[in-house]
Parts: sequence; C-alpha cells; structure tokens
Amino acid sequence: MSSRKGNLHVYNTLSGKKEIFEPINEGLVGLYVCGPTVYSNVHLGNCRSFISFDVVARYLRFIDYKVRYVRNITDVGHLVDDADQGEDKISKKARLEQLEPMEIVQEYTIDFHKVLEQFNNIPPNIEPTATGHIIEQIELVQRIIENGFAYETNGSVYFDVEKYNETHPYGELSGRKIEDLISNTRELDGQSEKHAPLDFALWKNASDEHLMKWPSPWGLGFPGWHVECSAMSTKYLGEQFDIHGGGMDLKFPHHECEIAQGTSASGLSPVKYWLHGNMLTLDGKKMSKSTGNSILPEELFSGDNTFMEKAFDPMVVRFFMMQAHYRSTLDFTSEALVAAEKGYNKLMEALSLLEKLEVSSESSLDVNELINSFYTAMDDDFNAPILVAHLFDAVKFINSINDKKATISKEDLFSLKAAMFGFVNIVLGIKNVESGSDNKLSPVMDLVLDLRQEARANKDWGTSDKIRNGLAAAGIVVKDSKEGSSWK
RNA sequence: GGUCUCUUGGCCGAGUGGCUAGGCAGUGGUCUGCAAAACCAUCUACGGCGGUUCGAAUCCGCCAGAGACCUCCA
Repeated sequence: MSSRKGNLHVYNTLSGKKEIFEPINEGLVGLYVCGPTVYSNVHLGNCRSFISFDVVARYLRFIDYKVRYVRNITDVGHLVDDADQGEDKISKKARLEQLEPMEIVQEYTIDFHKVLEQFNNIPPNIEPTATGHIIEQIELVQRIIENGFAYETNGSVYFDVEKYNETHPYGELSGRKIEDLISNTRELDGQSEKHAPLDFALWKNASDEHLMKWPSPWGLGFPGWHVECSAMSTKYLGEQFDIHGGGMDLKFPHHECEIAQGTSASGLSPVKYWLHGNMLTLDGKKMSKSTGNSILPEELFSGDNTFMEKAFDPMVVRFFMMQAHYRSTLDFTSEALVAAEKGYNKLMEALSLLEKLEVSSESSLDVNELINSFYTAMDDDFNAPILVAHLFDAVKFINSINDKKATISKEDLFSLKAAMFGFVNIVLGIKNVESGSDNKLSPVMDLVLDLRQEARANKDWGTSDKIRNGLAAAGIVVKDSKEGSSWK
C-alpha cells in the first residue's frame, strides 16, 4: 500500500493548481486545520469542513502516512463587527447570559465534540486551545516585532503589511494585490492606532470591561485575530509543515495573515500545501449563522427544522457530503438528502451481501482494476464523488453475483471485501446504521417470519400480507427471496 | 464599488479538447402469489451568442444569471 504514496495529487490554493503531494519529511504528514470558535453550536456548514478534512486525514493514513493532525479550538473570541465596538465575541455572550466565558467555551466545546462524533469524525491528534497558548502567542508577536514587521501603539501591536509587502507578496494566497486592498479598505474601529489601514492586530489592548485578558509586554490585553493558528501550528508541527486546511471563507484575511505572520517570524513560508473546502449552501446561499440561513446537526438528525421534510441519520448526511467534491459548493435540500439516503441504503445492502456471496473458480470482472479505480479517485485531490461512483460499480457487481449473473473467485472476493470495507468505512468514514437488529428483537422476528412462511406455504396470502404490512407499519421491511425471507 | 468563482439532464452532482460518470426519480422488461429488493434495457444535459480547432460541456471573447471574499465566520 505504501507504493500508493507517490500518486496523490492535491489542489494547492497557493499555486492554484494540482500538485503531486510530497511531504517535507518522508512518510510523515503535518496537518493543521482551523477549528471552530466555541461561542455557539456548530452548524452543518462548519461540520462539512471538518468532515472534508477528516477524509483527508483518513486517506493519508490509509495510504500509510503517519499523520499528526492538529485542529485548534478558538476559545478567545475574535473581534466582531463595528457595531460591537471591538468587543470580544465570547465575553459579550458571557455577559448576556451571566456566565463565565470559560463556561460558554466548555459548553460549546462539548457540543462540538459530540456532533463530530455523531458524524464519525476521528478526533485530531492534538486539539490545542488559544487560551492555553497565550505565552506562545506573545512570543510570536515579539519575534515579529524584533524582525521589524510589527509596531506597538497604545498597548496594541499591529502587523506592518506594507513593510512586509516590500519583501514578500502579501495577498499571494487569495490572489489579491496590495494596491487593490488599500483602495478598498473600510473605516474600522482602531484604525487611528494603525500606521496604515491594511495593518492588522497581533495583540489588542483590553479595556476595563473586557473579561478575557492577559498580561503581556504591552500591558493587559488579548491576542489578535490570526496569531493563535500561527503560534500553535508552529509549536506542534514546526515552522514549516505540509498541509493547512480550512474553509474558503478563511482564505482572506485569516490564512493570508498566517502566511505573513509565519514568514515574518521565521523567514519561512509556513505551509507547503494550502487546502480549502467550499461552502455548504442552503437555498443556494452560504450557510451562515449570522444570516439565519443555517441548520444545526441536531435539528437535522431529529427532523426538528423548517428546511427538511424528515429526519436524517448522521451517516446519511455524511454520505451525501461525500457525493460532492470538497472544493465545490454543495446545496442542501430535502430532495437531495432523500436521494442520498436511498443510495446509502443500497451501498450498505451490498456491503452486507458481500459476506454471503458464493465464490466461483473465476471472476467475471477485473476486480483489481475496480479496486485500483478507488485509489485513483482519491489520489486525484481526494475526489470522493468519483470514488462513490466506483463503489456503486462494485455494488452492481456484488448484486449481480448474488443474482448469479456474475462470478467472483475466492481470492478476488477477499480483496474486494477488504477494499470495500477500507474505502467505505475507513476512508469515507461511513458505517452501517444498525437497524433494530438487537438481541431481543431478533428471535422474535425469526418466529414472526417463520409463521409467515407457513402461511405462504399454504398460499394464505391474506395472513402473509397482513404480517408484512404490519411490520412495514412498524418500520420493518420484509424481503422475500428464493432462499427465504429477511428483514431490516 | 473592487477581486475571484460558478452556471451540466426532473433533482443532486462528477468530468475540462474526441471515449458510459455516479446516485435519486421516470419508462419498458426479467424475477415474485403480489410486493419490495435486485438484474437488464432505456429517456431527459452541458446558461446565451460568437470565435479557435478536423473536433468543445471542456480553450478564448462578449452577454445574462448566481455565489464567495473584501468585516467574526468552516
């Protein structure tokens, strides 16, 4: 499997094209993904991003890389819009609810973990918090000042963008030119402290009413908007690491600033491959909490929402997301979810059928070629939708074998089982939702189906159909085949 | 206003110069006591106009529409 490593190509936002993936240290991958700000429940759009990068981490490991996956928890609020007078988002909510800021942080961190677990995401190896790395952030700011790329004003420290731009291209990630940025700058609070409107805060002086603040060489304050990711990625992955992921909406200014901070601190561009996931849309518009155009995972799983006509299992939602490429927007509609649910069930059916197939001396299809297509799909910038398409090729093949219209050899069945399990469960992270087949129900069902079978043998269709319809009403589907009846 | 991206069949969604994407839905058939499932076959495409090319959904230009970023946001 390790021979697969050289084939992976990833789309690097920095270069604007697909590049062959070659880690800085052979066999090892440093992966950093921007985590959530824990001042409210994560919505589905946030989840998509974390699920996308979960698949990235999973596939890298699947092809035998040792991955250190770091994803931060932003528990220091970032500045909000002008109306909030630069007030910290987390402390604002804390005062509104008469709670300690860390109480809020705790509540939503737990929620975040719970939701991602429902989506079957694998936790990152390190999940550092911003408040736990204030010292590292201060040290980073100091280094940037020492290198001449930042200055202090009234207890706040700002990054000197124009100075940086003299030697490094500010805007290289998001494809912006500094002249355009300057001409488009809006008047924002605190601008009078800056030498130039484009400069951004590395450290902010805290007002008296500010709840979250720490001592620093520049007085009491709190870290600026972008330093935490730079400080923590450097600490755990080094001054230069392989992959940095995040949503498209973080490209500018957040990731642009991270590049500027990292480069001005160490002299090295911090990230080799920048990967950006696209937005989840609802009614064709970006899912966003602030516009009310969002849905919480819980609401989706319970069906308690105004957008969807029914409830959907987390695994169905995850499968739905896998049918779209991570760099494309994905529109969330009830109709599309229903379709995905059916496709998901079909895939799961085939997977369990794999355990019962009869083998032949030869295979009527090139199984190695089929399995190879799974790898090829994922090697092409984690193209999960293509992988899913090939998985359905396999589904068709499996069903045909079951119908005695195709054959598979013992060796090929072994390989196919391993590959299907590997790509569906391990790579895509999709597991089978157990449907009522618990210990107590099972013998009861055996008895019921046995009775029905007797009725059918007597051509007592009335009784037979009554049983089937009754079970259907209870959500249990009975399927008859030549070998007997089964249920789920 | 600036920068960028997108527009694929009933729905979702891949593909980026010639070769079936796939899922769901539809239609016809096989199987079945009838269903369901499955299998086989089949239908509905590349926003509009022009250009490059032997050939374009795919490259170029213009037009229309949508979206993202420019401000915390995955």
